[in-house]
Amino acid sequence: MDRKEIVFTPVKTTRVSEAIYNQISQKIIDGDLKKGDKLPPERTLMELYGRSRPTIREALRMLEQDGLIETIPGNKGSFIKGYSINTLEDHLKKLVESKNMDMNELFQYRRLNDSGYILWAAEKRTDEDLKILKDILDKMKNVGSDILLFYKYDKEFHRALAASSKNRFAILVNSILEHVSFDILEEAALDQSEDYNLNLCKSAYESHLAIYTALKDRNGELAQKKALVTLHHFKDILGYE
Amino acid sequence: MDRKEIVFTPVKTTRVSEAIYNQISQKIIDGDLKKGDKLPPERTLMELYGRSRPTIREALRMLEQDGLIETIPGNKGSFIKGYSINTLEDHLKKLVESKNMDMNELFQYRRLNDSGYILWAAEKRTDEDLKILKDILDKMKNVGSDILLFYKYDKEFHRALAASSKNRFAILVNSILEHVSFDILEEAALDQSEDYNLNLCKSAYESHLAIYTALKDRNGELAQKKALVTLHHFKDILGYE
DNA sequence: AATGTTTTTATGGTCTTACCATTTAGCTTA
DNA sequence: TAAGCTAAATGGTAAGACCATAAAAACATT
Repeated sequence: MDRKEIVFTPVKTTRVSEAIYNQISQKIIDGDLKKGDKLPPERTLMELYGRSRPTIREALRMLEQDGLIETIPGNKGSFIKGYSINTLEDHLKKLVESKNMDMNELFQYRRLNDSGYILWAAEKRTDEDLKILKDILDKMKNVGSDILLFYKYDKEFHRALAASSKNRFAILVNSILEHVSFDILEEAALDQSEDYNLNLCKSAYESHLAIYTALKDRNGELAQKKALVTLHHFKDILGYE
Repeated sequence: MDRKEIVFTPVKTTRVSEAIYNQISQKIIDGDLKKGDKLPPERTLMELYGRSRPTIREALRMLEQDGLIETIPGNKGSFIKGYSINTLEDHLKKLVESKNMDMNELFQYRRLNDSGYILWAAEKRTDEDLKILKDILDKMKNVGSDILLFYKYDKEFHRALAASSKNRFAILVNSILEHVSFDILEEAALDQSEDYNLNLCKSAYESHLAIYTALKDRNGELAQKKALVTLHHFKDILGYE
């Protein structure tokens, strides 16, 4: 009697919902599904995959948890959001919360990251980058003692700086650190007198302008120096280090 | 006729599954649920929350997607994994894949991060850190031309360096960059001749030793300089910049 | 015709019940 | 005692129903 060769095929352990999740997320990564696209309704997916609705929905929850899609009730559906760093930020934020991240570490790292992208920006900045920075500076100049508004522009400024560096890691890290530290800064700022805030905004503006000028001249080292001054302003508020 | 004051209460938009996810993930963050703990079976959770199984399961899939729990079929259950950066790494890896991250950007940023934690390590390193580094160096000395083994120790070395800095952001970023770049390095390394590899390992070892010595003397700037030499070795292999 | 109202429809959110698959544990039997 | 069988626990999936909401369509009113 013939005996076929025994082959020990690996057991398929994947949940159906996981397989569906994989397939759809791959389509998003590959660009087959673009931001704004609408997924078929759950009942249609049900038929397409030949699976039950709970299974389909578990896959959708996984995709949603990744920030890949957003599901809106009512007569809407599930829409592609595309890869965003928001979920990364959320994760890091939770990580920070759960581990009692020290503010000194945060500012120390922010200083490093700032130094990096500012140096690179001096080399890589385009005239258009310069224009964006200038526009933000103009708005920043007229905030008076409105420290919260100043922070808003400060965020914009640093985001634009990071973008000028053309290094996406720096951009990503900047975004994360900004997200993590903003709440804290905002809270601390409100404890200060208006006079103090007015002074802070004024001198911080000067520092930012100095960065801009150095960048214009493509003087990376000078820009770095000026950036460190900028951060000192914020540390003063918080009383760190 | 009396008319009660009309109050426009915000509609509750949260899905039940989302609320359950929030509650459980919070318990994990707070430490009420620790790594290794077992969640109640789905049917029990069903009763505890007074909700249906599909709803419970959607919440579990969300938790699992966050890397917070792991669900094992058979007569097992769902177990707490605790917060890990693995999910962060995975996300970033996908981000990199989907956006065609440039290797120059990666190495540029790695250089920045290395510079940072090495400088800080010179100040913050303990004698114990030093001992760990020395042990790795000893192993590294004897790899011969086994470039893959060398990479393994190189990874360990840099991880130990980052740890010595006591800055958890630097540690995190190091871990991420390492994860993202390792595959690429590994692949490129195998294309070289044994002679080339032998030489590389030897001179790279010297650089690492120099970093160690500088750290021992708490000479941060020197350590930074030596670290840049180290990275140049790797870039040579890949032919970047 | 323009506008406001009602109804229908599409779609997500949830529940119920049932059955299957796998693993562990306990029992049975040689 | 050891091997094998059975039962129980638990996750995985399915099918069908009903509700809630928002958009679209139909209708009514001015």
